[in-house]
Amino acid sequence: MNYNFREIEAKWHKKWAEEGTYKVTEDGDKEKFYVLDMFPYPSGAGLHVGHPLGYIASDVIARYKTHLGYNVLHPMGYDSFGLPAEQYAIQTGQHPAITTEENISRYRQQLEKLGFNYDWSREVRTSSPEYYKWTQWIFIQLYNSWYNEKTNKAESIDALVKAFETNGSYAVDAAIEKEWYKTLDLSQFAFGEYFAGEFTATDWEVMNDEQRELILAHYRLAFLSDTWVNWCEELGTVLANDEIKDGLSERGGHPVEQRLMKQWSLRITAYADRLINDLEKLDWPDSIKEIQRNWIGKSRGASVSFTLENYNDKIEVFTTRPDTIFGVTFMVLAPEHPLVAKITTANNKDEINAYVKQAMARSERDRQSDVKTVTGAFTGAYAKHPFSGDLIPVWIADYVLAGYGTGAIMAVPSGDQRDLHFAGTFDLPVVNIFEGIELTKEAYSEKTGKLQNSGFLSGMTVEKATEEVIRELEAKGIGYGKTNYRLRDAIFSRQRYWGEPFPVYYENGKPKLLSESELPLTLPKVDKYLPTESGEPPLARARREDWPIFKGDAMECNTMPGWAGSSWYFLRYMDPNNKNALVAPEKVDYWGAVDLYMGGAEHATGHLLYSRFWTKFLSDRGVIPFDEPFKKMVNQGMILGRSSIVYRLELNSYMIPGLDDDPNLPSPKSFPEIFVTREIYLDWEKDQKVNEFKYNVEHRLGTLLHELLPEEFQMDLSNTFWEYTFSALHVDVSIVHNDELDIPAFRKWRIDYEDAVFILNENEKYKCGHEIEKMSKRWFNVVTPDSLCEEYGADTLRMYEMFLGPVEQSKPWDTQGISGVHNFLRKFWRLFYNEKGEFDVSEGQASKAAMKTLHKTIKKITEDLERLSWNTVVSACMIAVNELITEKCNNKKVLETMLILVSPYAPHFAEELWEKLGNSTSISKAPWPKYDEAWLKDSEFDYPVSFNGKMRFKLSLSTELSKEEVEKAVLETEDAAKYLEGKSPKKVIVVPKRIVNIVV
RNA sequence: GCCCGGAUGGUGGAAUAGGUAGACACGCAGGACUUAAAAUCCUGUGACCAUUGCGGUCGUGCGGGUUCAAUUCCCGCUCCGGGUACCA
Repeated sequence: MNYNFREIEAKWHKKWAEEGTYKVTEDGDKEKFYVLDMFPYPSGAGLHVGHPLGYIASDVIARYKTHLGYNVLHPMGYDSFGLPAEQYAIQTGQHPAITTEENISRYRQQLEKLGFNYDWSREVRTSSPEYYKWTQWIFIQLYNSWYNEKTNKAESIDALVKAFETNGSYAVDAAIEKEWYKTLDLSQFAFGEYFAGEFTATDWEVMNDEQRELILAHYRLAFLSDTWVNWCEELGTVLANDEIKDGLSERGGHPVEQRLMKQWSLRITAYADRLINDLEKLDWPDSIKEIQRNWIGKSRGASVSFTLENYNDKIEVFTTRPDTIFGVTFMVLAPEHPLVAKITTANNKDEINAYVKQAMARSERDRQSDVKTVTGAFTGAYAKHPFSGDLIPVWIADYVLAGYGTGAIMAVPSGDQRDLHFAGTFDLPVVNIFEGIELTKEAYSEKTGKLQNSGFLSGMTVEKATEEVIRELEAKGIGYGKTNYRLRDAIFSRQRYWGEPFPVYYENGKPKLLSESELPLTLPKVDKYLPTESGEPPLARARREDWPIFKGDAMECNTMPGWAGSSWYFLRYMDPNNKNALVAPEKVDYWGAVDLYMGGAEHATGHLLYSRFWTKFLSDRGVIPFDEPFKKMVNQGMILGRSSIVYRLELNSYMIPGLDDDPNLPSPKSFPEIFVTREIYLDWEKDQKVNEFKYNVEHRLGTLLHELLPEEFQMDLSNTFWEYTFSALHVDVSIVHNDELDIPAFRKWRIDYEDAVFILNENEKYKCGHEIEKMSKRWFNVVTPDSLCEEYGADTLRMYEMFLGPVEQSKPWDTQGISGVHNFLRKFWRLFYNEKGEFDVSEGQASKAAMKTLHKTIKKITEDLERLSWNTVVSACMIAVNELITEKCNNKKVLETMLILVSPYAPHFAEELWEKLGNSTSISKAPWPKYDEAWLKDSEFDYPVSFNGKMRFKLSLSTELSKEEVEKAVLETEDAAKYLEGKSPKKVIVVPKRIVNIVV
């Protein structure tokens, strides 16, 4: 009987579902193992063969761990809020929930075909109200929390209120904007304009609730503020920094500009330090850790205040090189800096205004692409150097970013290339503060050497001077040591429809939160999924009665970003249907953090950072018992498409001597499309074998002309002159087999190709070229798992994807190669059958050779799975089967054990034969075999014998021999004598059971 | 520019502790079976030289080094991929 994969796979899908084979429950007797796949967004395009790569790898590990006796949680669900469904809704008016539902069911079907051991009863989707109820709940917790710098934890707002009641703000050390009180409307408060952020318990006591709330709002981890945001006009929404690439939106590539808008933000910056430090405990790829480190961008330095001449205001700057302070010869403010308007002198007003206007008009992208040109303008104001007292001019320039540090810098042209460049352009002075360094065009930014021209810092090293100057700044009260982060607070509002509504309403313009019992706040009905005429988000279209709950004067009309739901989904899988809690404590205690996370590296600065942030927050607030979500992570590489190319001949003109001017000659445009085989194209491209290819082509063109030309022109065509080139076009890979074009299918593919003419190779075949590029509809190179399951079966596909190479590497897809794996399964299958096609296995003891093969394979596969080397396991299986065929082994015990070994890769195949062997329980529950060293012991070892490191011959010797005995045995051979050529060896190295090397 | 990865036959890749480079597959070539094709099976397949046989030389991006021995360790480059980019 043949290996009928279609029947087998359908049978087991049904059986597994009916019997609930992969259902998991919390089982305290077993050790848990949590394997997680990166949350897919169910796109309309469905899956191509690249998508399941990580899912297969994790499924193999999940199954392997189950065999080892672990209780394995391996769930799947969907990140189902998002832009594409909404864009589709805008175009068609169809509710995004409908599209989403369709896409999910398509995904589910595709995934089910592959035979994953997901516990589907735990499936979650972020867009279902039962799920986003808890996303909203987490938002409420964030809103009701502040970050205590003393305990280095998020704590409840109630605790903060208690602290204020006892000691006012004095004993509180919170993560909060440095000058938060400046944005406070002080007219509402009793303490008047002297208020500098600190208040007493009495102050607090006399405040009314509204006043208190105004203050508390600045402490909350979820807060409303006017922020410079990345506004994308085309998408009608703001974008987070990680949603922008090269100044354009990641989705769609639309331009992005800076805008000041009132937005909900999350205080991720409070966690910056922990997010960096805890990377050390994670077993993640170094590259991802490095990307996160750079993204958070921790830098140490000092904050320094410069007093302004003639104004009370100060300019505060952040610098990583406070030691270079004596090199400051000017200061630069960002054009958006609040002091610019105030300090600009009358004489400079016009120039400054013009510059600010121009800088604001430039998009982020323009600014970036034009780094070389230095622009700026002088404000006319001067600051005072804190040590020398010298007056230093204050400039504005757009190379200083409003959003980083304080939006102002102290410029040290001798130590910073940009500052030197600026000084050069505007003819500003340069003081060389580095001993023994020649300043020419390059600033000196190394941290070695000694300082000069630096007052009390002269003669010191960078390290010493940094220490000294910070001490001095702190003593004078004009600065302090400071750590700065590149990471910004996370903007949490999106002007979209298809996302989680905020559990927020407004009363007198002040935000109020719904109570937990009112959750979930579901999405209201709207007439269109577009912004309103006045530019408000789509939710503003909902009328009062469209909202399930309407409170206050207005509901919040923004929705949460895509990463809200995906930041905590791994928790919900533990307890997907819990109505009373995000996850029950006993369940989260049992399952704990994810042990193995498979996913792409593209989420390094988005999802992976936000998940870590939320996990830390939930841990701080006692909701979960761990503070890192994913202990170990493996990034799967991309599977690239292998596009097929056909070569079209572009006939520009031709000329028949004597007839060339006749207007009745058919023009090249009336010719059918002409395609040449790859060989001819390559000849043309390389300009080789010119004659041969020319003959091929022009002979063919001549024939064509014969067919097309009216009788009266049928004269001597042999002297026709042709002018042509070729163009390479993509062709659908489904009509190309083994690089050979299926011509009838090609003619049907496009209407214009119906009458196409083909110039073939010497074997009368049309060979296509190929190109490795991203798998995409656009290149007609998409290969779907569905078509491969149909042709070869899921088990073959699973094994082949693993066989391609290390999962973390990107590699091209080659459908050809799949036959090797398919063949392997068929050979394996045949081991269970005799020549007559009857199922036939033998009982009793297997041969020594078969036992050796088996135990060697158990050892190899176990070790490879432990080090997550998925691809080499497949090779090991192939080697084993090849050996068992040679050994003519049909021993039941051996084959049964072999089935367990392949079952993580080919579960349907293994189940079927396992059942045929008489087992009644699923193979997925069978214990993993252990290898027995006794079968692996060799009495002989085939020593490779090298002379000067070059292997010359092999010699089989007993493994019992000592080094000396091996040496003696080798030197006694005729072969050795031959290579020694009568000389005596200088040295003989013997590594037992490895190698013999003779130095001559 | 800066940071991080990578480079092995025609192709995907293997070599886990410095110890036989190219396992296992694909592809290709030849053969068997067949009226024929498909399927299957067998043989060969890094390059070059030799070929009647034995065999020999080179070879893991390039150049050097350490070592009895280097795809593996060290130094200096080249190219490719990813991240980031006026971050003070």
